[in-house]
Amino acid sequence: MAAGSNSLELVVLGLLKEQDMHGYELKKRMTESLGLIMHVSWGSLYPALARLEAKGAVKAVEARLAAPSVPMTGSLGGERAVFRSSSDGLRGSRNKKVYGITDLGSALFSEMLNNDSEIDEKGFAVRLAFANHMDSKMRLKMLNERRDLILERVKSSRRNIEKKRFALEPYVELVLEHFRSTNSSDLAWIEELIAKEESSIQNSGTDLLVSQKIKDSI
Amino acid sequence: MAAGSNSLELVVLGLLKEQDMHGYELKKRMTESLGLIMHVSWGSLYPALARLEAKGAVKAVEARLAAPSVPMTGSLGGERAVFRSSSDGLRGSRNKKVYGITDLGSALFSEMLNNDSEIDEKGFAVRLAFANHMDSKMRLKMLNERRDLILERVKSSRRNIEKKRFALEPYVELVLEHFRSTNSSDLAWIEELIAKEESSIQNSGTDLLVSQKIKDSI
DNA sequence: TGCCGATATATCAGCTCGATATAACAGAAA
DNA sequence: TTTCTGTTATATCGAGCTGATATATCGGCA
Repeated sequence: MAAGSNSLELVVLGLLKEQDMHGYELKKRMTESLGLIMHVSWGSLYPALARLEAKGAVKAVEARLAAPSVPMTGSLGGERAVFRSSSDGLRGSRNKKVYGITDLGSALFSEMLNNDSEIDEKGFAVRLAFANHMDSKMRLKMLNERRDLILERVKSSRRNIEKKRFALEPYVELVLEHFRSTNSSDLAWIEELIAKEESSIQNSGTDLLVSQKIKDSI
Repeated sequence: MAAGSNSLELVVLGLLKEQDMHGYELKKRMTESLGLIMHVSWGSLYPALARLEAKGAVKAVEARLAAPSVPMTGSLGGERAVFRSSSDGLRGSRNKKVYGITDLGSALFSEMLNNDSEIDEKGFAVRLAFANHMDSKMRLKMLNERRDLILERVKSSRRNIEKKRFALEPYVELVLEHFRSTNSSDLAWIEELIAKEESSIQNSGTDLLVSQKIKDSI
């Protein structure tokens, strides 16, 4: 019922905030620009869109007529085909269904972005990727929560290992050591971000990374 | 039907190879020693055990009578209670069901460990954690596959970003940069492991990390 | 004695993955 | 022209995972 920490819906809304898109385009965009961060399958993308549509967060809109997908040749047949077999009047050529974000969807996006916590690795990365839609205070809060979580995780692991009621197999120790090292550099990175964020708050309220144009839509 | 890359079953079998355990104990052990690497919930652990039991890879055994869970006080009531309400004769005190690995389970473990590929981050870490049950050649193969996969992923991301048919939001670039850096250190780590493995193969067939005792059970 | 926290198993709805099916269309080849 | 192949596009399925919750049992303690 509650939003939960659904990073997929967050990403979909975040991308639709930039531009109307259909499912295939969304997935392409995700794997192209966020491919290192997350991965999405058809089996979760289309149900997610259906969910968001049912909630009223997105709605089908008329297909954009501008440059469908690198047409190369200028045959204008596409434009005519857009309004072909439209049972609902909104299916474009190739049966495309283009989605746009609604005001409710925008509100939901902000809510998920700002109010979700207890998020995992992927959820954090996704939230941070859209952090230009937060204000400085919120970014700082998120970064601090993440720092504490990693810190606690590493400490807990160290505590458990040092109890050593069992013999660790040699490769387990190898892997753990690497994970600890990864966590350390994650930690250093986050603390760097926190420092930047704090200094940018002190130097008047101007954000370093957020342009004024985007800021007003927070 | 085929094994697929089920890292949970692999871990369960790997841990049961060391010692008979019941579900609760398995989870505790996992979060304590492998907590940084993976996480398991009740909703997946018990069904996994049931699956493995159905396959004949594990089977319920008599509860071990030695030190149930740090008893502290030497009240010997526990031992008597072990054979209490046994509808199947194998339920210990507190309704415990202790599992042991079968020969078939051992074979399945080796099969999953050696034949799975196309595995994700977590799957790789888990496999590596049990790499002392592989031979040098297999370890090398796994490490090489992983290196190629990461390499390809990073290159693919770079290719897609450089096409830049869309403007990346500032924080997305920030996150991507960090992920690339993480991938780089993962890569360096893996190449280090490969180098070690190769040199250990050259220096006669002796493995550096695998003790002779474990080796014979490969 | 009653209460609390740890032990122990189990189940549920909702979500995700990987695979697969289906179809429209574009461009090249035949 | 027709056929063939690859890309675009949506949809669905089984099976597995997660977080939450339910239900007991037992040890220690006041």
